[in-house]
Amino acid sequence: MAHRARLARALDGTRRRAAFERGDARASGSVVRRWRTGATARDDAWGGRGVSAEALEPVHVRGLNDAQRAAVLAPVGATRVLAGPGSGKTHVLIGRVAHLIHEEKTPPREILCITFTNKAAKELRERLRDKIGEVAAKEITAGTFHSVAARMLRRHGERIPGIGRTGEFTIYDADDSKQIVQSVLVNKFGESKKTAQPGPMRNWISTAKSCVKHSVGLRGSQMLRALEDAKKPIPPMSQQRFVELYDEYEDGLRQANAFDFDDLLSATVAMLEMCPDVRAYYERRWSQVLVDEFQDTSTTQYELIRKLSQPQGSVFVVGDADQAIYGWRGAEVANIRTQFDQDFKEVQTHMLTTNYRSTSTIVEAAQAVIKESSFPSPLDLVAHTPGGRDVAIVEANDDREEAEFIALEARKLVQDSDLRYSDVAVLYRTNSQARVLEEAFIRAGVPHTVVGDTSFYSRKEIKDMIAYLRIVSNSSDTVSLNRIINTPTRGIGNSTIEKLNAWLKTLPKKDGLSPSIGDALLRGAWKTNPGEQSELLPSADEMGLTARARTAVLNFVELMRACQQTAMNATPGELLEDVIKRTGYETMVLDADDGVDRWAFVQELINLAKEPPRDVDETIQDRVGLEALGAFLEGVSLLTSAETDDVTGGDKAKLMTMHASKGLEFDTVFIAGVEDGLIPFIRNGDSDDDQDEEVRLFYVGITRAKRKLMLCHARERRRFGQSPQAARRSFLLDSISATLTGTKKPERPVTLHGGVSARARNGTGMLEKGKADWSARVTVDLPPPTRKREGTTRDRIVKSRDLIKKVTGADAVVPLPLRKAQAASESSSGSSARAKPKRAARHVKKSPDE
DNA sequence: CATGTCGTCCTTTTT
DNA sequence: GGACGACATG
Ligand SMILES: Nc1ncnc2c1ncn2[C@@H]1O[C@H](COP(=O)(O)OP(=O)(O)OP(=O)(O)O)[C@@H](O)[C@H]1O
Repeated sequence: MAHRARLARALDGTRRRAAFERGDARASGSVVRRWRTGATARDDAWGGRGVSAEALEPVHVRGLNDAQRAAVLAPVGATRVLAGPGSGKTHVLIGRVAHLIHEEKTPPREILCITFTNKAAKELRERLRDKIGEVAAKEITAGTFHSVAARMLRRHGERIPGIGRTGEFTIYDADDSKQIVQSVLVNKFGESKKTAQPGPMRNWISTAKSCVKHSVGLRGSQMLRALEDAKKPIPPMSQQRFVELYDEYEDGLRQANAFDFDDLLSATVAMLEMCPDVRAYYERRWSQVLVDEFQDTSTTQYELIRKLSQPQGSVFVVGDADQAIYGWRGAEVANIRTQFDQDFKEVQTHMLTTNYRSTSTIVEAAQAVIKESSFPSPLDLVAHTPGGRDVAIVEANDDREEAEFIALEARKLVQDSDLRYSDVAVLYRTNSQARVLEEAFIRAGVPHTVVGDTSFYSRKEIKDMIAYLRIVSNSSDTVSLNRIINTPTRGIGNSTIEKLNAWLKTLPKKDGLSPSIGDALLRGAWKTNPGEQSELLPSADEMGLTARARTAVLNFVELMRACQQTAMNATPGELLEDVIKRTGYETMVLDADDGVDRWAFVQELINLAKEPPRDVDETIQDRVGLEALGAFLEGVSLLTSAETDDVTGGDKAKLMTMHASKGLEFDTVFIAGVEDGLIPFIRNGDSDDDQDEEVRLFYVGITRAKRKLMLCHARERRRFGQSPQAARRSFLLDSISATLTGTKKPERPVTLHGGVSARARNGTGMLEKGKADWSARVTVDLPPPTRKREGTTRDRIVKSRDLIKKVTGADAVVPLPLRKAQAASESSSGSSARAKPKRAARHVKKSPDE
């Protein structure tokens, strides 16, 4: 398999090289000249080396060009590789690891490789297998910043002075954090539930945490200052609130034995700083550190790398400032531009400028876009492959027709060529665009998956199940406990919960904090004299409850205790089944409106939780018990959007945001919604920096395409079920057509009829070689827009249910629509992704630890 | 205490 | 058009 892939690649390379040497470009003269000039200057590797010389080369530099080779072979120390899109940084990273192992004799287990997604880590490991062998590939540590940090914290985090967390800590995502913020605003500051705005506050907290080296021990006022220093100030009227909130928020997390996402990094940095023995351990543990996508590292992440690379300062970072697209969540382009140079000794910089991925036409289009940013990097990208008419700009009447066009075009493309569906990607700016697109793909019967669709894990029933597991693993987890203490309903209503909270405040404090509700109920934190008090709960009087309420609470406590017992030697999946059995959750779900479908999602989770952790790396992970449970939960928490890719495999077109497309490549790429205000995205408070980032994002999107690129826009677009709004094509398209029409055919609008009527229902085929036009207008006949019906979906279903009851006299089960699942099963294609609940992504592979 | 219905908010990108 | 809170009813 791997052999065949390599062979194919080699053949492909040969073909391209031959084409290059013959100069038989399909492109017109100026493009070829440009391409040849660049290529001859930079690609001596191909021309200068004979086959025999190549064959003698060590495996880790075979097939690399001079610049790539130089980077791979760079002396151990601080190395920075500035790599344009498609310039082969993945190859370089892999080559570097192999080089370190083979030539520098670095033990594999001393190598730490930070990737942007856990999926990328897994792929890296797989590709390394060929070069350094199965065992060595397993011994390398590879994962995201967050995964690696979480692993470090689980092992050694307890040692951080005053951290107040145990190794069983829960990882809070943005939603969980928002719950904490909300409860502080409402319960501590007396804001009304309606007016409280936990969202912005949580964002500021997150931004603040990622712009300091670490936040452990810092107070709200210091975080406020950090935001100002980082030139990311928050509105004056919110500052006071922020300062108060921050400290309470931190207390809330500590009380719940939880870290938020930013804490994972922050606490790890603090750990290395404050615990010399831990630092010494990790300095020895990893002697070589490699970081992919370095342009998107935050201050905290940078600091983590700095500390881990001590004492040798052996770091290999790869990135491209032009592809920096995560400034909004604290990434600092300066890290790759200037900071690295300043902080590390004798930095060697290598530049990779030959783009092997895309045709010259696509590269030109990309360059036309990036030159619109204020600080394009000095990299002058040169395409290795000559291009033809590979880029098209297509205007549709509205977003539905745009989607229909893309779906039909994709289908025709695959039918008429040897491309597979998985060679096609549709990129967009916002997740909300996915819906129309997916509907069109379903109608057209085109198999597809929406990458980065986290809806499975945001389903109520899935969150509930996860909450139960989290409490078993970490009973202090307040957010989870509040979520399920009365789900399914068990007689613990709001007033009881309020009374319980009041009771908590009367209990003895620990480290200045009252016990969390879980500590009190499940870990006996109310006991003044644990040895002599064997009851599960104090008397109703002491708790301030009625006898009846106390009984309800006691039942819950006994339930959770029993689950904790089960957990000791059950897989997470078996534990879930036990939870369901004891809680009656199945009945609850099945009784609900769309019960059958929802129950299927729960089943899916159980299956996921039963799977043994794959790629057990060097850590032998028990399949049962609390450690396995913790591993499962951590995997779920640290899922990246890339991992939500459909793991059932199969040949499917990919729909995703441009953000999610980073680092990927596809033969044919559609970008949907290239309109002013959407790409680049504009919101009212945007700075020039924000706009620059939008330009770079489009650049990233464009450079995903290998052979064909279609930039689509609509004349009007519907936003949130509002009435359609007029849309204009993005000015970035003007830059592209200005560049491309210089050497190509002038713009000439063409109206194409796709159509969904029985005969005409097909794509235009305009992507086939030579037919792509620079600019075209399409009209697609659509099925009548979903019939105007009375009332909301829910109303209609309720009505139909009543009707059935009247006629048949029986209760009818008419499931409420599960948007995606049902849409898929309704489509007759059967080839589409989700006739049954979407197969959720597997949990993350564990990276090796000690 | 549980459940159903109505109104109001938000909607960029994600580890 | 969906998620969640407020409010009314059993
Ligand atoms: N020396 C080479 N010769 C031929 N093809 C190459 C060479 N180096 C890389 N490639 C090909 O170029 C394509 C892009 O490589 P890769 O995915 O590593 O790009 P990248 O630098 O990570 O790009 P990006 O920054 O856009 O993610 C791949 O298909 C790869 O096989």
